[in-house]
Amino acid sequence: MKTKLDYYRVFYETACFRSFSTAAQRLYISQSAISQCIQQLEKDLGVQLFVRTRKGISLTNEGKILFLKVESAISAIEQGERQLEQLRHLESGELRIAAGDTITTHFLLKYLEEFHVSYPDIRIEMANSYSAGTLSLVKEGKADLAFVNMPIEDDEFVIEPCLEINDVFVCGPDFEIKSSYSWEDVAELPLILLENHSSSRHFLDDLFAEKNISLDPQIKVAVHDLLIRFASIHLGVSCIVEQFSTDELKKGLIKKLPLSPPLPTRNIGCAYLKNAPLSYAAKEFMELIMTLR
Amino acid sequence: MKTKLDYYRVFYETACFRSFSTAAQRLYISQSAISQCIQQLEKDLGVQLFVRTRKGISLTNEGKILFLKVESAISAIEQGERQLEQLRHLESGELRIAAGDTITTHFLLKYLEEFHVSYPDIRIEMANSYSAGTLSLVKEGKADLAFVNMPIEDDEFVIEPCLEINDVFVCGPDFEIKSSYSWEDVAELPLILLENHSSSRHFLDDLFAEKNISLDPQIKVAVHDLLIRFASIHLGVSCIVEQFSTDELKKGLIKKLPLSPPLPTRNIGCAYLKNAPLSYAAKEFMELIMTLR
DNA sequence: TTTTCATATAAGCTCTCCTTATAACCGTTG
DNA sequence: CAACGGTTATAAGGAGAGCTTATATGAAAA
Repeated sequence: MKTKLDYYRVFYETACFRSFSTAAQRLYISQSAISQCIQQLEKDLGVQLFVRTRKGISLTNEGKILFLKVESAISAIEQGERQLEQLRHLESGELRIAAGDTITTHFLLKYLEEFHVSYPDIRIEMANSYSAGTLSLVKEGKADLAFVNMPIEDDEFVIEPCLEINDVFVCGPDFEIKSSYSWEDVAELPLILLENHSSSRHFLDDLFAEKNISLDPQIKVAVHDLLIRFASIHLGVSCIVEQFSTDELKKGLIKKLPLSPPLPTRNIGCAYLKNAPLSYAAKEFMELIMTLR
Repeated sequence: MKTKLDYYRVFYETACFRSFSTAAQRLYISQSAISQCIQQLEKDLGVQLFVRTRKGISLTNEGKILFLKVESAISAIEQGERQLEQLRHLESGELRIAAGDTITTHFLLKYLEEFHVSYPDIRIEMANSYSAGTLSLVKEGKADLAFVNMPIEDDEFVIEPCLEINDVFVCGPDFEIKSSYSWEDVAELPLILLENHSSSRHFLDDLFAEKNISLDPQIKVAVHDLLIRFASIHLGVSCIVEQFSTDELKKGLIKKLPLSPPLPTRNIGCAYLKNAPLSYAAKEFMELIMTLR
């Protein structure tokens, strides 16, 4: 690079208008400044770029050759700036989310719909994985946000709670419910629980383990919805998330068991890397969740 | 354009080296300057471009998007500068010459050969035309240099004499030559001359017209070489350029008539536009002619 | 001629951008 | 643990690039 890039800006405008004075107006500087710029540029490149003639100026052959390149350079820069502008205004870009099935279905879905209506040009990418997996996806840069069951220990992440959830034990409509169940009572019932590797199951196991109770489910399933279905047809007693089952509870397809003391509340959290800044789309999506919830 | 182009230069180097301090060294400025530049750029664009982390820095997604564009912009500029450099060093470009057949054959040819040996990468373009036509070609920008018979009146051109030439009357070897010919004598001979529109013919006609002598050739030809051939086989007496016929004169294929007074010397000139600067190739070609002649 | 519209030049000032110096932060190492 | 060697950030002040204004110059138009 033999000269200041800014000179090329002046060169470009000047060449476009074939006039020093017009370019000066366009660039909001004096004609003298243009003249000096071009002289400097010509000196730096060792090439005469303009023919100064009575009526304005014109490009020399060398000037024409240079102009083609400068034109495409400036156009590239402008393209770049326009792309960033679009990103900022959410007119392009992508929202990449990592989350498990349950959270996606029962929590994210409505926000995703809302987001897509507001910003139809943002491509949405969903990556399904188990809790631990979602964080990995973010670490690897394959997702911007991960939605996970809290709490999670990882100081590379900021994790903001998005939704309080309550785990409850439920049974089918014909099940005869006692007035109250201790944790030990529940452990004796025929349980339908999630598979061992799910974080909800871990949470539950750990709670009961603290009281030296071990849970031995009769049925293990992989999907939250199946917990509800199986309970509702009296295959046993499920532990489900109350907020994800409001419909079924209201319709009486399943009934809550009065647990005493109830299971502690936990949170769904939104996790993102501490160090990397969030994409505009991701920021806006979090904003939307926090506002609408 | 939202920011100074020079900032992009800094951005580019910084992104290339993924380090403020390395870029600083590379650009021969302080690390602090880089830091400030990038901050200003980020502020101007309203976008974070780098993730500052313990070990150096890395591009954000926005930064990556921008980088692609800036890279191609800078590469375009560098290409342009390289092209100009090549032109300056005569490693590319073209030499466009307009001239008549005679001048080309008898005068330019040896210089063109020489030039092509010295600068094999310069494309040579020859445009053949009559004297007036050559100047038009230059005016229209279709040629850089025109070689013409002088004198010529046109104040748009600079015309530099390149070669003195002498017009002489010649006859075949068997022709009986008197000791001296007056202009009137010559006019009585059976003449072989160029066609009316050639500038050499004009020159001759005008000279004789000044002395109220009109020339009425028996034979008109279009090409200088034919003047020689026809004279040499005794079809008449030709008026030719001595410098273009040295071989034939030396070999005795034709003989000079002693004219008294002799025809005045004239010049072949090299013409180029006053206002437009000459291409490097054209400048060099003129230089070569002036040196070698 | 004079006027008008170009660009070029001169001189001086302003404000951008750089430098120096220092801070803050992190990881490594003695 | 403290010191060091490596980042980048910040503060403050100074240099000079690049601007402005004013004027010159030159060619065409009036």
